[in-house]
Amino acid sequence: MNTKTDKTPLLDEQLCFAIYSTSLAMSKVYRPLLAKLGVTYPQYLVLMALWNQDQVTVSEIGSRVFLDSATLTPLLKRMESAGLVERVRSARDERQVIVSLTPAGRDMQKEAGKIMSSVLCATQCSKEEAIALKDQLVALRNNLEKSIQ
Amino acid sequence: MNTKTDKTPLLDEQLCFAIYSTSLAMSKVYRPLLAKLGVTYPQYLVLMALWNQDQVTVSEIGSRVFLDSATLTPLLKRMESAGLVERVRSARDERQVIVSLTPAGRDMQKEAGKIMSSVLCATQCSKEEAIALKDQLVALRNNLEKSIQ
DNA sequence: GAAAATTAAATCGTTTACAAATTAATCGTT
DNA sequence: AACGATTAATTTGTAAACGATTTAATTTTC
Repeated sequence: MNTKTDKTPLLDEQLCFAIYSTSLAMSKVYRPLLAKLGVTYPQYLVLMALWNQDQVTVSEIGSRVFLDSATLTPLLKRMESAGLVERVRSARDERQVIVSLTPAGRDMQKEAGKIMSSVLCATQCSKEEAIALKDQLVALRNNLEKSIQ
Repeated sequence: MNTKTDKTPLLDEQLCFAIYSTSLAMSKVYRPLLAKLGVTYPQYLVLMALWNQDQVTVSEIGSRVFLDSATLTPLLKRMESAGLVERVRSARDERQVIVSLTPAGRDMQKEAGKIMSSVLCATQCSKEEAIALKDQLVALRNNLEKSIQ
């Protein structure tokens, strides 16, 4: 039995659960939009990272999207099979793999604007509200990253 | 090449990426704390849902944590193997499975308070800031859920 | 009251995440 | 130059997520 005086942590009072469930909801909004392009949300993040600058190592991508090589290696192989990126071992340092966009991967940027506005619409946020919330989350993420070694 | 006049969507400007990466960072903070109890973060969410009220169906848990039976069935089986919950098919309606806490699952609530305060500390947020951010995310999640059918 | 529709879980296949271990290349120190 | 330490990526194993399908039970409709 549960009373108002006990200390049961309520799901709906948890910031962590709000973040977690909102992240899943966001993925569900993106999924059908990205499916038309044949990519998943994490793949789309990698594309965004590469549109900004490509010809970068797996680790460099990892530091941009906060994922490690154990996640990225298979993901990048799938993107390579799909013809979106190229993976070439660096001649200067044979440990590194340099990832670059194919023309198909680069062309997808043209569709990105439409997707972004669809999602902004689904959020029902103004651009200002979205930016303000983003800034708070980035600050929180920075604090959390500090406490992870 | 990237200039200030092009329309490259920048990762660091995206609300969705801020949510996604903060959610992963939050999981990384929780992981070692929950590992001591032998549970994962989604399992911890299910425990929280059940501490509030147990003897509920898989769907009821799903509606509380925003996950479907395809995710929950295997997760609950793992929790059952770990001795945290019991799964019994309902006699009244044989389609349903009623999930309840074992004493071990219920006892874990005692540790939850410590974990919550560790995580709040890692966020570097005051309780008021955490609540305010949570409320904004819940509002966003509600908007996103509306646009998912 | 039998057939059709709906509902609840479970199953299947694919794709993340990530700890831990492995492989291979480079660096640093002597 | 040589060998131990470090680094980059990959591999392995486990656990989510979830669309799509399946199975079985209940409800609705005729």
